[in-house]
Amino acid sequence: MKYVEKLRNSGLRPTKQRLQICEVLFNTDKTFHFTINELEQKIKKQANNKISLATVYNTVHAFEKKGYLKQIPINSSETYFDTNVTDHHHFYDLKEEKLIDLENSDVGPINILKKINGKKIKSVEVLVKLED
Amino acid sequence: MKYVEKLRNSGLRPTKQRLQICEVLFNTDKTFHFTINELEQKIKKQANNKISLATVYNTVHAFEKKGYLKQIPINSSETYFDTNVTDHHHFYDLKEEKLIDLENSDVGPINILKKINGKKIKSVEVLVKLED
DNA sequence: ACACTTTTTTAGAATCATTATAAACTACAA
DNA sequence: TTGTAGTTTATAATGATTCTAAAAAAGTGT
Repeated sequence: MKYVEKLRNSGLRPTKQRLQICEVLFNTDKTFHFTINELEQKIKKQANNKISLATVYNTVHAFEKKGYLKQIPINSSETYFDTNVTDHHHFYDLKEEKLIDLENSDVGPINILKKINGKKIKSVEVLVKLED
Repeated sequence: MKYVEKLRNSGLRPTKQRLQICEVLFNTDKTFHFTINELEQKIKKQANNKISLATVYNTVHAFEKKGYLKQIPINSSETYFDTNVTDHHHFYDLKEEKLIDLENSDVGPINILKKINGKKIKSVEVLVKLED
């Protein structure tokens, strides 16, 4: 399996559940956005076994911590994740309540001039809200 | 009272509760961030009467709809609001779970090159996550 | 002032995403 | 194979937010 090594290398045991979630999340060229519940539905559809909701949460958080997923900072009732972990930004269509990717090349370089003592920058994310 | 007109003009009846919340939120030079619970505490401290939590929620949402408050797009267990409704950016200290303002001058100009048909840009917000 | 309608407030209940629990199970190394 | 540390699981608990429906207040006309 192609994800066994990936998981081992990050100190995560390659369990059947994690491998299956890897397939759903990463076995595609296109990156995408999802909520936990959308992911659960996708897993149910794609395979025939069911993974406990708690495991889906655990796995998504583990993957996020390892840098395989990113949370998208947006105020919504559900948390959105992104399989695209490269630096990039989002449009948020307020009317349609939809997220649209902005490639890094779509946004000029962002220069953060202020520094906070003892802290480093983990990420810089731009949210562009769209209206009609 | 200075907020009676403001409320009337936006079609909100100037009730005692709304006026009191206006005092807490807007009767200061400095803008600030808050969660609903922080606001409730502040109200309790500032005056002696207690406003029902449901009313605080209702009022904050009403004010947001009228453009007197802004939600800060961030993934946190509680929703953050900002009395600064102008375009500006934020640091988010992941460990302390604290928001810090970034003046516009702390961030170079941001150029959004991509366009979406029929949509205009309402706001451009940068969230800079900080870690130790 | 009074009567009447509409809006607002309120306490408490309901909802719903997420996290915690603790027992059963699994991977893996000695 | 046996031990143990890590993982999964169903279910319970948590906690922010929203709903409900009755009481209170505000606005309007008389």
